[in-house]
Amino acid sequence: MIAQVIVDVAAKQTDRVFEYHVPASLEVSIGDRVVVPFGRRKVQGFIVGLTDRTDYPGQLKDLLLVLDELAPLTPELVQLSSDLAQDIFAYRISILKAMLPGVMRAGYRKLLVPASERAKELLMFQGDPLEVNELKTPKDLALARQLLKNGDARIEYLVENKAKKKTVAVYSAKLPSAEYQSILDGLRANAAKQRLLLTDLLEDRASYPKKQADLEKLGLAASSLNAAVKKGWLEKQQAEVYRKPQVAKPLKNKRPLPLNDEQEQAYQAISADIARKKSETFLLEGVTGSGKTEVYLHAISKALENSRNALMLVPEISLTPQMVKQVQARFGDQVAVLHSGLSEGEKYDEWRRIRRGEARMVVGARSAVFAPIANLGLIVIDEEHEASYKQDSNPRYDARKVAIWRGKYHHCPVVLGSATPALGTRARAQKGVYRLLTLKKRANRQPLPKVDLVDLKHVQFAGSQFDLSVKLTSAIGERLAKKEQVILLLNRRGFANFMLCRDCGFVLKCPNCDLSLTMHKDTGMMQCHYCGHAEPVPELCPNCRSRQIRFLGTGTQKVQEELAALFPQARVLRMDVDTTRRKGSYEKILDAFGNGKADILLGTQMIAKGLDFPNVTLVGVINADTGLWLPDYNASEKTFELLTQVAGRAGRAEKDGEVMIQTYNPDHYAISLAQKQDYELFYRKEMQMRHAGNYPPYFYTALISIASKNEQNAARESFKIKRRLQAQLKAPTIILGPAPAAISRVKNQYYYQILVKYKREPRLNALLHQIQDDAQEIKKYGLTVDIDSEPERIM
DNA sequence: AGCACGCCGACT
DNA sequence: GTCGGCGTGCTC
Repeated sequence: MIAQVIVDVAAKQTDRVFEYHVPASLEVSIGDRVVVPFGRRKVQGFIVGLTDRTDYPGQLKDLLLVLDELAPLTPELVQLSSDLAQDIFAYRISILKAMLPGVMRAGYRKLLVPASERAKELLMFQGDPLEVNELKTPKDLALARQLLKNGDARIEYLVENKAKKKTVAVYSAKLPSAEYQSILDGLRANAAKQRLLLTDLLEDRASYPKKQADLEKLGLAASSLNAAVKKGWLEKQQAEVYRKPQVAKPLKNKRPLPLNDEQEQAYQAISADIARKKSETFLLEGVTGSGKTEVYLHAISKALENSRNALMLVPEISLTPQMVKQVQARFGDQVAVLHSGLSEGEKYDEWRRIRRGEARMVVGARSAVFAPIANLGLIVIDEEHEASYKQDSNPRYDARKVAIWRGKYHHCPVVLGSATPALGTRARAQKGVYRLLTLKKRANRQPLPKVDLVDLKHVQFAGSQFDLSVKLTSAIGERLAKKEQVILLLNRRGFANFMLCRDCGFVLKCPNCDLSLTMHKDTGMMQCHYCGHAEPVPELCPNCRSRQIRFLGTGTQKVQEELAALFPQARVLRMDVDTTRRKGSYEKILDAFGNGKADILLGTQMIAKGLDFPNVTLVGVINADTGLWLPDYNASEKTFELLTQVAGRAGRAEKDGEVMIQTYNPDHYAISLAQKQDYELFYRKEMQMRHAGNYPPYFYTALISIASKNEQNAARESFKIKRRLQAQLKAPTIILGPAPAAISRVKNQYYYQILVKYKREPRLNALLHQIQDDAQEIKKYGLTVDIDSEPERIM
């Protein structure tokens, strides 16, 4: 038998199958994680095929080891990895690794070990095994070389399996009950512990083999148990246990809520597909509070009733303990949870429960789309518009697309749910590619909060800065006086500084692209990140000749200082990437705020989604425009989305909520329609803009990023790639750039990018693969080429 | 990727 | 002479 293996070496030249002979002593199957010899080394790999003939002219090497008792990859996932590799310009091995929990990534060690009796005596070999890569001093290196040359030492390559199972001691009953009875009868009066154990063995024999921890709870210390083992009453063994993530206090079993007629209709449509095993993608579009979750949960129940399993994806940010508890209350132990809050061991164990078929439902963030769950009857993606469903580093997979692939594979429906669907998703629903289900009514019958726009062009500012209007600060003051809480959002995405005129609201835009220009301090130029257009930083407003121009880029820290000056008595919690970098700090801040330990929560968009604090009655958006003029074609969409989401954060309970959005552009459709919470109108308007600008969903996009330590090299290569594309592609395909990336230098790497917009280019995929292959050649000069199909961000 | 081979200049 | 710098090619 011959195994086809993808080896754990991420490089173009090794991105293919290598074949190995399977020794008779090993039992293998497709999807196995194995150790194979590779050149002089040993590496981990995955079996993606089994065959009995080969075209390889040389001598096949033997497979060395199979690492898991159950192949970690199902045939489905093996197939998926192959299809995906074509699609997203990633090495197959990177995709395979992304599919599995982190602990299944091998660790590699390279050891210097003695090879002769003589060498074993040497001082250097007396301690821990010597890591070759740790040998640093010239003396050590020379000695090692010497030993290797003389055959007194050799190098040993190790593949380390980090996937460890947790075991606990368990004790099983060794003797028949009658015998325990007779021992008990003959026991000394003061042998209390022995009596306790024997009584338990007689009365609760069914509970054996019993965990040590459970016996200790009865009052039996380890010493008593050891003694019992010595006497032959018990046998001690190790048993595997799962590291279960702690759920504080499980909610009481939550009954399904009755559905209203809209919900019922949506549910019926999905449920019919589950029953007849039809693969179809639904878009469930429902205003905030319309009860999408209840529809999901009903549909999941339906799948489970039909003896099929379910997968539900949610944004990492909404995988709060509350949400998990809610799902667990409904579905109990059948649920496995996968998210970044778990330890590596917990993730591995939850994953293993899924792989073994012990969990019938999976809830998780993006990477859970690869959960090895069999027999899927339903896939749900909540908040499907979230950009985080697309991984923004290699492998750049889109969980939504993967979910649809899996839906086809399993012949089951996929439900994409959102109050503000991604434009492309909504457009596909319009075209009938997806089926549109709408929920227009709020299930909780609460009115939507009142949303006020504060036009910053004609307003007084409180304090010394131009961040907080008098109107907003007085509203904050009122809420603080009533001991209610306030959320302040600083919609700052990225770092971009754009030019804004304080007098007329003019924003300096690119003449070719209708996108704002970004200030580059280093070059003193305003640049367009799409087409490369650049012009000097202006001193006067180009529109009204005013001197009152500003370059905006307000930070949360600055606002926090201002708040401290204006409300010295208020307790302000700041939440942004800087304050949440540490693990668990996110939850900590939210808990503190939820428990009333602060009055104001100030944060970036991470506070906009999914939070539910009943005492919050005012949500303020400090500047709605910061995201609006970002040099991204979807800036309006993201702004609308964010404002609509954040508006839903106010007045969650019986208290009335108020939302105040500060903006210089109250008439911009993304802002005025967010105020009205009118998604449908926004959709139509934005589609017109996309049509006019030749952007998605009217065009597909692919972004090619070229990076190099040397700016000239990056630029030169970019132009070469552009010429190559131009030669092969023709209208209506549009090639933009190359232009320096928004952050043109990161870690001393210069970035250039080219955007390809196309409608139909059957040869593009092959061409891009070729461009990437050829980049491997240039890699010597430290040049890398990265391709992102359908990028979420083009900055 | 990472390892070896091979060729060339510069040290004990 | 040998050591080690880096370019080149290969890994079943």
